[in-house]
Amino acid sequence: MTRDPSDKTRVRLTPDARRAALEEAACACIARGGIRAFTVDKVMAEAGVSRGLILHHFGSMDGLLVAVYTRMYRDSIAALAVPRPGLSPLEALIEALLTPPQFDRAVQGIWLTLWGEVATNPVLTAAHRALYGEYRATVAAALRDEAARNGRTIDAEALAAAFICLMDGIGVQLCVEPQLMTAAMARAACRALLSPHLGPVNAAG
Amino acid sequence: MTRDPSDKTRVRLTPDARRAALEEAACACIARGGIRAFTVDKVMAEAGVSRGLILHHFGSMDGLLVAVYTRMYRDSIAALAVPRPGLSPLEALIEALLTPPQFDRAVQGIWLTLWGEVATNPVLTAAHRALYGEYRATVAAALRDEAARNGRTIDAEALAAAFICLMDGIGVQLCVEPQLMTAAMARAACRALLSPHLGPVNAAG
DNA sequence: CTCCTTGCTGAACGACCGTATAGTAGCAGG
DNA sequence: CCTGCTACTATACGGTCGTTCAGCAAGGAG
Repeated sequence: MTRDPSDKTRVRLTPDARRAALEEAACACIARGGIRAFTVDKVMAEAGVSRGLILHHFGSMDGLLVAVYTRMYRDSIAALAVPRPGLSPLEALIEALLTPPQFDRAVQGIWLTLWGEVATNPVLTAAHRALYGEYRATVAAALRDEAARNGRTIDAEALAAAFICLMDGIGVQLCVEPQLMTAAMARAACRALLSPHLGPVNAAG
Repeated sequence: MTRDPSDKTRVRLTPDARRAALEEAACACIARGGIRAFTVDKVMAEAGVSRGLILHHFGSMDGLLVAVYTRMYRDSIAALAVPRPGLSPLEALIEALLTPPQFDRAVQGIWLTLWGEVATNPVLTAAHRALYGEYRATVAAALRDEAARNGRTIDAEALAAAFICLMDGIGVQLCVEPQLMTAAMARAACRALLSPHLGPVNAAG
């Protein structure tokens, strides 16, 4: 991932490829040291490029941060919608959330950092507004589908909100108490929240 | 809170009073701009003191951050244990979590920032280790008490972990989607998680 | 081959970062 | 009054921050 700093040969990539590489390098920096490690110097060293390149492609560090946030959301929502054999859409969604790469301390640490920025950085707040509804809709749709399968009637929006809270909290715990928050404990918590509304949910894999 | 910068008269406080004032100023800065606003210049301006004073009392910025984290934990745990007339200890704990000053976007934003630092800053990780067990124990004790009142048998430690996850996630949501996360929605989520294990829990105030 | 677009470099800028330190002033004990 | 202690101020330091910009080089078009 990181190039030898003494290697002066230039590698010319397409804008999309270079942007992706810089976003990945930024994620690595954020995972390692939080938002205070999201600096021009550190990202450039991680990606093995020169100072100027970051702002050439993203205009500013805020621009790169928005790109990182968008990338995380896009990857995450796509992973949640992948069908799994033998599992309902909701079960597949839960399974995706509770196994790698989603259920991973580094990835959840990036989310934790980004949420903190969403709360205080207006540029990221604006980006969040545009992305968040899609995530809620994906979860709510899976819950509605599961309720229909089980012949139940639910307030899918409200349950989706509660479920998202629980998953966010599990992510926080995975960051601050990694040895306590096991996947098994997370599954049990999901079951405790959803079963009363949906009937027994197979969240055991 | 902030003194007039042109006021050159010195105000001499006891070390405890000055430390408390600096911790409060630091909280205000963190609430406003996250960990990137936790700087010597900003805290000193917020508190209306000179640069040197912060390091005179706390040794370093990490020292002040640990003091802020400790203060937040102490205040929070104390608030959760306050008895309320007509409510069981668990109900009082939930009520404290879902009403101001705990259920407040600024306060939860400080927590969100501190969790991010716990995940990446070794100094804060060490402080967290020493404090977190007490919080878990407080919640578990309230759950055990409620189960005994209702004649139920529960795994209090596991349920406490799930409950703490949910409350943490509610805090995150309050920060990133303040208009969606109402106290009523939070109460409903708590009820959904706890009632299957404890019987009907009065989390409606 | 030449030309031209553009991905990319690296030096430079002022601002701000955390920390160290010499000196000032408030206040208690005599 | 004087003296000692220490809360407190103010300045200075080297390092890092985000951003700007003039120029270099890679690769397709002609």
